Amino acid sequence: MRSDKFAGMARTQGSHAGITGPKVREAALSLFARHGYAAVSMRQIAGEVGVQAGALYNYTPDKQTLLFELLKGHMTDLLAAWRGQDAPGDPVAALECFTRFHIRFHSERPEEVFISYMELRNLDPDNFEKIEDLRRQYEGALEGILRRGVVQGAFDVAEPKIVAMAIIAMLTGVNTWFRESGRLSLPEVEEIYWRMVRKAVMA
Amino acid sequence: MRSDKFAGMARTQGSHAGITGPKVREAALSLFARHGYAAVSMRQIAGEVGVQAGALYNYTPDKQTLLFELLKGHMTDLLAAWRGQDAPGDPVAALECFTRFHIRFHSERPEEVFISYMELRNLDPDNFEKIEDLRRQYEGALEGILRRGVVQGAFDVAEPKIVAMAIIAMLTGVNTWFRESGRLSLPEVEEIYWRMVRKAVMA
DNA sequence: GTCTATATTACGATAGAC
DNA sequence: GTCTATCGTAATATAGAC
Repeated sequence: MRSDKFAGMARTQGSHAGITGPKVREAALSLFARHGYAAVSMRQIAGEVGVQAGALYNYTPDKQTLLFELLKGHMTDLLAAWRGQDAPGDPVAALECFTRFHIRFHSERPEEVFISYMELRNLDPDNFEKIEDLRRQYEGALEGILRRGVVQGAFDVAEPKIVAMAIIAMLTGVNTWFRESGRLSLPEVEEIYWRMVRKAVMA
Repeated sequence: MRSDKFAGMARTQGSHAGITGPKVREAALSLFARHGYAAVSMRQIAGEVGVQAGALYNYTPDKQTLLFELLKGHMTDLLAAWRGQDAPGDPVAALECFTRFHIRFHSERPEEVFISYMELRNLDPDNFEKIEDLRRQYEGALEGILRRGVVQGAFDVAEPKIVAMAIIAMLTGVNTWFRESGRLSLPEVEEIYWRMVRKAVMA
């Protein structure tokens, strides 16, 4: 049991355990997405949070770990969310489920998606391998759906791994142009892409 | 008339007009692609070329212009190459031509493609607008093919602009996994993707 | 937990000799 | 055209006071 619920309690001046930590991650996410990991300084992140640069090191051992934790968090959230979908057993229904899920999940997290693409090369080799492993698991989920559809005769796909990568590249591309305030609603976008995906793989 | 053809002529020691310039662009391209614009220093570029950092400023007014020239060169090459294709009038044949051209052209220039994606946000606003304009012209070429196919009844595409972006995202994704030394040849890859594109848009 | 101050290193760009 | 040397600035990370 924590006692944080006593929000009015007196605190040591300038102490904000449990508040600053999330703010650091949010500020880093936003700044990395806008300007790129290498172009953002610890001082800029601290400025956004409202502390001095030295204080950040209470929340991360270094800048590299901050980036890695953001990417790892995004990929584990993605995998957990997909596994929570209880996709249908029928391959066509499962493919529709995956298509709509991918567009929806990614459109809700544009900054995480952006840095998960762009900042891979700024990860240390060890960290890179861990993120790549998570990414491959997600790709494997779509590949599995395609393979089952081929076995059952619903899909005509000679190279399920490559087609899975092609579909994911197409769907993730939504993030480059979609805006909440635009002409099309998200369900309409889902419909356009699901139509293309379905036609592209159906037997 | 230049007299550069007298290749054996004595030169001032350490002077390499016409040689260092291209080497600077090649080194910058390679380093920007591997580590990112912001993470690469002028000293690193100079080291790769084999000169001191100060000498680079004989070939570019600053680092930003070096990036911009690389991206502009890539986009104008791309547009010129597409216009040189003399695409067929028939929309289906033109779409096949575009699909194969895009895969081939991009697979031959992985570093240029990579930085043209990743370093857009490191361009000054003015430079960004110029590159975006070129990119939109290329997208417009595909959109035009789709629109003609719809008019003629060959394609069933409700949103030609969005479908054009989706197709380009899918095709450019080839660069993330294709290797010359891999299991599939480039013509085989073209075939897999053309099959998907064709099925996705045909009426 | 945050601050100030600082150690150490590196950056982009320029000046002037050759 | 390239070099050496340098200006002015800013980077990551740490130390110690409060």
